Formats: sequence, structure tokens, C-alpha cells
Amino acid sequence: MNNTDDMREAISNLKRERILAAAVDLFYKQGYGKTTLDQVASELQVTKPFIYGHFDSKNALLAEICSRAITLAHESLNRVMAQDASVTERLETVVTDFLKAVLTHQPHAMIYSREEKELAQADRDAINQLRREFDHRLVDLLNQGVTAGEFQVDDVQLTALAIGGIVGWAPVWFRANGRLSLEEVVSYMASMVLAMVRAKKTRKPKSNP
Amino acid sequence: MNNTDDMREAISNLKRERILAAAVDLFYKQGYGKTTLDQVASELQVTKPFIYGHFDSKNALLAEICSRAITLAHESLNRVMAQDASVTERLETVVTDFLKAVLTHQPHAMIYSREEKELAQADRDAINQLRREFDHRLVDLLNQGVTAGEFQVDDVQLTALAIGGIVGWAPVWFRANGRLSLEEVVSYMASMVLAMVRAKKTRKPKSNP
DNA sequence: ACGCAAAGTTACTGGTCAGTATTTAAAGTT
DNA sequence: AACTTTAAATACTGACCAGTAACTTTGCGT
Repeated sequence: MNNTDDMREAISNLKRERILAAAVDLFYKQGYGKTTLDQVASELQVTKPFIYGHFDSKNALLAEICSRAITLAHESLNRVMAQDASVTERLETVVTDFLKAVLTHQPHAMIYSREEKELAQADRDAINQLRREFDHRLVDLLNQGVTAGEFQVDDVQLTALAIGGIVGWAPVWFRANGRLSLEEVVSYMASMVLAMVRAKKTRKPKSNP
Repeated sequence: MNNTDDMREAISNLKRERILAAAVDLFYKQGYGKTTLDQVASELQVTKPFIYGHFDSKNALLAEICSRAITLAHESLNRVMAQDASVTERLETVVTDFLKAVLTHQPHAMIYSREEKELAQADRDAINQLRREFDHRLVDLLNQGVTAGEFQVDDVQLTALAIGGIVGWAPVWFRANGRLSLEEVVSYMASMVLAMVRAKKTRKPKSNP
């Protein structure tokens, strides 16, 4: 019985995920406004009420997608904060890791930044709260670097915003089959960020291809 | 008679501008999708057919707004290219000037990046063409800097995209009545960009407040 | 085999809005 | 002062689509 319930829930989750994946795909390609739930349904070879069995509304779908976009950012920050390395190395890892997350989930990132205004006020507030926390944590990291004498930065807040810009803008131009691989792009961007904070290299001179 | 025609046209232009201003305001605050033409009209204390007297459709309004956003970028680049200074100084001016343009027309910039997908295909293509030209010109400038030995940059294209990110992301977070003035923000960001390209300062050490 | 939920589908509704046809007012013109 | 042109408002239409009510199928327990 409990066994059956587990099964049910797993199936239900699977379906939720499929719906979300289809929605992400279409919202990304067409935009939220131009996408109808009938299209999402037909992408999955089901009908609209199927979706309503798993989500309350079209907007709830969007809220879930946006929420995941931010959660990704936090998770990559969590991974980094857990590690015990020089601030410079940590910043490099943050940028690398975060950018990787953003680019492997390009559609989520794009949908969030484009369609934020479409969210219901409550969802928007909750999600922007998470975003602000993220900014704070980045500022903290930069402050540590300044205190440790590893960074030379006049204004940590503006610097954090510039870094946010480099990362946040990447999904706009990145193409998975472009001239450079994701790994190459990510590591190059990280080196640019380090140049920006004038980090004194703690090690790893690492050749440039 | 010609005189009267001039007058007519001037009045018509004035009205177009008013309509655009109201549309920019509402599209910015509420998003394109959530804004109705009735709202735009009532903002101006007129009615919907008034708008149709000056624009073909809601979408034409958006196209005009987006087109202006890009035009602004090009104009600031034109101003800079005309001047005859060191590449470093020119890059500094480009960033300064472009960022200023983007921030004094924050709504245009935001609307363009958010609502691009809402444009009709033809409009989108035309506008993205302009964007690509802009990118090329920025790459050219960086290449000049490398050739002249003023910049140390491994990949000019990625560097241009990083700069684009810093500038393009700014309208997302900038608040006109924030901690720092527009001038301060702009000049700080320019200095970060120069750090990124490892520009050898050609002059102007300029104190930091 | 039989009935009974769960999970979908088909078929419909109601509201919203972009866009328009028709009417009214105002400003020149002679 | 009647006549025309321009410009806007009122009032309407029709498409689209999120969300729902009513019906159907499938599979599971007994």
C-alpha cells in the first residue's frame, strides 16, 4: 500500500517533470505570452486538462520554472562555500560553477530574466528575495577577498553587479554548438572576472590555447 | 500651404512621441503582454482609435521602441569612432557613453531585451542585424587595442561579450536614486572594463572617492 | 467477471482585447 | 453662415485561450 503510494508519487513527479520540460522548451523558443497550454499539451501528446491535473495554472508553471532557475544559482554557491580554499580560488570556482549552471540550463535562465514581470506578485517577491540573497553572498565573498588582501576593488557592490552582468548576460549569446565549448567559455570568463578584481594569482598560471 | 503641412507633420510627430512615451512607460512597468492599448490610451487621456491613427498595431509600437534602443547604441558608438584618441581612451569612452545611453533610456533597453521574442519576425531580424553590427564594431575596437599593444586579451570576441554583459545587464539593477549617481556608476564600470582588458593606462590616474 | 476510482478526453464557456465601422465634433475655407 | 476636411470618440466584432464541466476509458481490488 505504502509501496503503491510511492509508485504513484513517482509517476506523478515524472509527469510534472515532463510537463515542465515541454513548457520550458516552448516558453524559451516562443516566449510565455505566445505559448498556449494547448501547445504544451500537444508537445506531450496529451490534452490541456492533463496539465491542470498537475499544475494550478499557466502561471504556476512559469513560477516553478523561475524558482528553479534561482535555486540552481544558490546550489552552485552552496557547493563553493562549503570548500576551503583561498578567496581567489573560491571566486574562480563560483564564477565557473555558476556560469556552468546558467549555461547548461540556458532556457531556465532566459525565461526567468525575460518573463519575471509576468509572475504573480507573490511569486515574484519570493523569487526576488532569493536573488537578493544571492547578491549578498557574492558581495560577502568579495569583501573577504579585499580583507585578505587578495583583491583590489574599490566598490564591492558594483563589482558584484558587474560579475552578475557577465554571468547573467551569457545565456543571451551562448550557443552550445558555437566556436568554443562550454568549458572553454566558462574558464575564459572566470579569468576575466579575476582580472577585473585584480586578483593576485595564488597559483595555477595555466596555459592559454 | 507647405507651411501648414510642416505644422501638421510636426503635430503628428509630437503625438507619435507622446504615444511612444506612454507605451514605453507601461511596457516597462507591466510588460508588453500585460499592457492593453486601452491603458496606453487612457494614460494620455485619449482613446484607442487615436493610437491607430498613428501606429498600425500594438506590435508596431513595440518595434519602434526596440529599434530606438539599438539606434541609441549605434549613435554612441558613432560619436566615439569619430574621435581621434588612443584605443584605451576610446574604449573607455565607448563604455562610458554607451552605458550612459542605456541607463538614461533604461526602459527602452529593458523592453528590448525582455520583449524581443514578441516582435514580428521581420522586425526581429532587422533589429538583430543592427545588434550584430554593433558587436562587430566593438570587436574591431578591441582588435585595434591588441594590435597597438595597449590591451592584453586572448579572445576578443568573448571579451566583447563580457563587456556587453556588464553594460546590457546594468538596466536590470540600476536605480536612478540609488547609492551612487549615474556618473559614478558609469565611470566605475568603465574602469572595470579597462582592468578586464588589462589596458596599460595611457594617462589620467584620476583619484578614487 | 464486476464494479469503482483514478486519470484522461472531448466539448464547452466566459472574459479579454486587438482591431474596426460608424458617428460626432471641431477647424478651416470661401 | 453653409460646406468640406480632418480627427477623434463611441460602440461594436470576432478571435483567441485559460480554465472547467461532463463524459469515457483503463486498470485494480475483491
